[in-house]
Amino acid sequence: MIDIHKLNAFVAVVEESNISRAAVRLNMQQPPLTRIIKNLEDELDTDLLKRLPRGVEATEAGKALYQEALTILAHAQAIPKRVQNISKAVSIHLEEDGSSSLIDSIINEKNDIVFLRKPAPIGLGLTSLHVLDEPLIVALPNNHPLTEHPDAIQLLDLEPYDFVLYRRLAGQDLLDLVQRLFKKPHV
Amino acid sequence: MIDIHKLNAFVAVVEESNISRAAVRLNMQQPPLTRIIKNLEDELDTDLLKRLPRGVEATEAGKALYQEALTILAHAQAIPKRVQNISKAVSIHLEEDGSSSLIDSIINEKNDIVFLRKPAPIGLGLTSLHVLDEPLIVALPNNHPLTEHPDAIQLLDLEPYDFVLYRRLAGQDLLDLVQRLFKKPHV
DNA sequence: TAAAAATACTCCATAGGTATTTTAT
DNA sequence: ATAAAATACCTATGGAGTATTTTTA
Repeated sequence: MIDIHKLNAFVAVVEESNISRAAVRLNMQQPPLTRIIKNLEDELDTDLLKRLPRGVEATEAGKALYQEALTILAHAQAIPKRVQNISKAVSIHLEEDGSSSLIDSIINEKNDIVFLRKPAPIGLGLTSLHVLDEPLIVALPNNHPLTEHPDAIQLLDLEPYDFVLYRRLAGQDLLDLVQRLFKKPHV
Repeated sequence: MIDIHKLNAFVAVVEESNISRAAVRLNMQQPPLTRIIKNLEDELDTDLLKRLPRGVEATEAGKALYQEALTILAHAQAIPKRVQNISKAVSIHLEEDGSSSLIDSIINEKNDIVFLRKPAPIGLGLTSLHVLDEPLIVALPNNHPLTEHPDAIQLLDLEPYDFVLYRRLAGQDLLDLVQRLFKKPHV
């Protein structure tokens, strides 16, 4: 059976049009990469590359394989996040802290989501979404699933995720507010 | 990166709910299969199976991986035919012969398509499609792409494939007929 | 003829096998 | 007590590296 390692190698070769350059990109030497390609050609019983004096060029069959490979590689690369989102996003966790250390906790992947009061020192690699007219925002990584629908986000959407609460609201206990919004928080 | 070999092993384990039985199905021993699963769990940093006294059961994360794996494996398994259909179906070949040896040539994968006159001795593993009101039919393997639209088939659809011509029409040269239908046949 | 691919060899990592122990009800 | 998974240890296949030759416009 075709394996992903070989597909990845083939993609690099097609994109570089040059086995030696592709080898550099893959952090390996040219001869083993040449063998991987030959292996694919043997396995598929088909010429995948035209050998030219200054590199290589995909045949029609090679172009078809290239497209298939891109699809499969995209799927395969998405697997870890998909699987982990299921097993990891199960507990709600309430803590209070200052903005800076809360943002650090996102960067360090200690938490998935934190609540901050505007204006907040959101920086590179982080996205903030408006949640309430209360001075309360959510900071989460750019690639977090919830960033797909930034306008439709509701507090209840956050229930499956760990988050960190930013201080108490002046004159009102935000912990209590969130505990009312989420029926069964694990504080 | 996740590799297909491991995904295939994991699928077998989930479907058998039992590592030992899955090992039999995969023609290998139980310990290396156990290690492959452990490998996946380490790589994904997630428990994929619940260990029970009489076998195993996929966790939620395991079920998610199982679905992803099925998709990827289906793609991967389809690759050889897709690639080969492109590189192999490029020449048209005209020959004349008797029905039996023509059908043998399909079974032996020497030809992709043959023309026969009705009634023809089409048997197991072969499909016949009506092409013309002339006593001329096409015989091709059941899994051939063209069987997907048996009613819409046109002679020109056959141009990309090798085929074998069945005798000459009485009173008319079928070779000439086909040569007129296909602009540039390679006889 | 010059850049890049293919070959010949060597070595090592890791996937797989065998024998045995541990686990869970 | 029993079936199945995990562990320990060994073996071997094949994937990767180095040095060199061959190919192609």
